[in-house]
Amino acid sequence: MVYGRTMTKRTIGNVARMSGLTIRTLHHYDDIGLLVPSDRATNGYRIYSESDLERLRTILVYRELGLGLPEIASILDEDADPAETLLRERAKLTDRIERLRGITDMIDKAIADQRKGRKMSAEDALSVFGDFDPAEYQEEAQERWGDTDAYAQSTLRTAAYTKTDWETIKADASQVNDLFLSLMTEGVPPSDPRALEAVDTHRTHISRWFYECTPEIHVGLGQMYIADPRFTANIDREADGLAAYMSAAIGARYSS
Amino acid sequence: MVYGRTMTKRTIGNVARMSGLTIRTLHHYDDIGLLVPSDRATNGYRIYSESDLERLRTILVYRELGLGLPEIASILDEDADPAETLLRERAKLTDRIERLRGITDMIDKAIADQRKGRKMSAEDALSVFGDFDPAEYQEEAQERWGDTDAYAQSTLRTAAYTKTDWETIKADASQVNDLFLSLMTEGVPPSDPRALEAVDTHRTHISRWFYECTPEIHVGLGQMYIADPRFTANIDREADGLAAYMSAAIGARYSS
DNA sequence: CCTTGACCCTCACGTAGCGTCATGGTTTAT
DNA sequence: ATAAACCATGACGCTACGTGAGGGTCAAGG
Repeated sequence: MVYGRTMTKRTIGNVARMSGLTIRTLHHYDDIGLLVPSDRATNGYRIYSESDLERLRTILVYRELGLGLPEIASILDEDADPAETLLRERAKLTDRIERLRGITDMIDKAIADQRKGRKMSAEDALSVFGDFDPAEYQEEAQERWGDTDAYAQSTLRTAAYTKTDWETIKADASQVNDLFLSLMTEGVPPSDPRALEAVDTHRTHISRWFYECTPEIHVGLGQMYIADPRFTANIDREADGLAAYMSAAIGARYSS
Repeated sequence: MVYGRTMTKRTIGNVARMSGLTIRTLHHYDDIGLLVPSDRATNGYRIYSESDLERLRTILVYRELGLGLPEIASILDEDADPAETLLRERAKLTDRIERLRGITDMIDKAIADQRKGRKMSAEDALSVFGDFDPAEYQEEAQERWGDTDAYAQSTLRTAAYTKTDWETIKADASQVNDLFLSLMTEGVPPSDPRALEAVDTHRTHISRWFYECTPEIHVGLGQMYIADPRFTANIDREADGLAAYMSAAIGARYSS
């Protein structure tokens, strides 16, 4: 067998070894039509030409970038714009990174909780929240929501929060509140896009720290902001009418 | 049907709604034995007790943390240590985050290449450094700095860097360079506080990726930027005179 | 009594990207 | 001639369910 520079026909095992893939992978690419060898020997063996290899190299690059095989196929067949596809993929990846980061944070907390067995005491929480006691709020919450998933999540998560966590949460929360506050003082109506965006920020905040706040739950929360004097008072401490404003914005956000 | 506080038996739809899951999911958990309802009605309906719900809540928390169902099962059946499992999971996640970060960088580069009209080739993907070969650079570095502490650190660290690491480093480096570049093109003098701040960023970058860059070393490096044509050429590839500008800024930063 | 609608059940196929046999033909070296 | 490589085509397995198909159960209404 001549192994010279003119050798342009390679068998599948040959290709597999030089590309670091397995034969099964090449079989698969053949099956789905992503890389169909341009020739077959009389005995049925797959024969890969030089241009097949080029195509394979391109496939590998895009695969490395995280694209799915169908997407790669549509790029190679020029049915799709590479840049656009890559941009979409990039967006998905950054989302995943964010989510994973959040998850690792939660795992850190869960581990710390597990190890130390130390739970956030009501005292610690109080020192951060001032006169608004989240523990007390939780009792009420349990009555209202019973043993819903949201409540369970909230309990489990908040149990793992340390004092500094609460400080972070509080800072985070007041940022969200300030967002609403500035909008309100500017006279922006609650139905304004900016206010609706703030609603989303608010929901994200809750989901991040307490429980997965679904739109339904969020609506209920918004109603409670004006129905429950404890909530109203706590929010209006920052500015009169803020609770009503937030509630209105939340209502507007989800009114189809 | 009484919907009071004593209701301890729930049907599958009931459970599904309050947990935000689908019925199929609960069927699945039953199938794989992760959550087998403790009772069945005479008609075959699944009956979930209160303790079933507790188990479900725990499942959901661990699922939220990214664990697989088999792992969750082994934790719940106390065949595995939760903390250990979580730690392993966390390690996997950080790995994935690192890889994803590298991939997004590659995508950025691929998109940039695409925009410039260049085609994605395997070569491009593999050699992010273009014609500046860090290995070659290191040989020279050893001659110059011999066995200094800085050089040892650099070797040790860079030896451990993966391809994606280098990509991150390059992206990071070009950010720093762009900082200097924009200042230079704006006509900001090297002695301007903004330029001095950029010098600190630069030093941090080096300390972060290569070795602890003391002010002394930094000064030496700055001098080399104009003394060594290889450095000069590599930097000035971005813009003519950038090496000189950076060198001047570094000099200004440490002139007491 | 029959229908309607809201529940519930059990299969069982489909997903992405191959890994991993199972079973068998072809070629080359000994 | 036989073993060692190499090739082929199925076909099932893996996650965590989604999505029907096809069919019981149960209460309310006509």
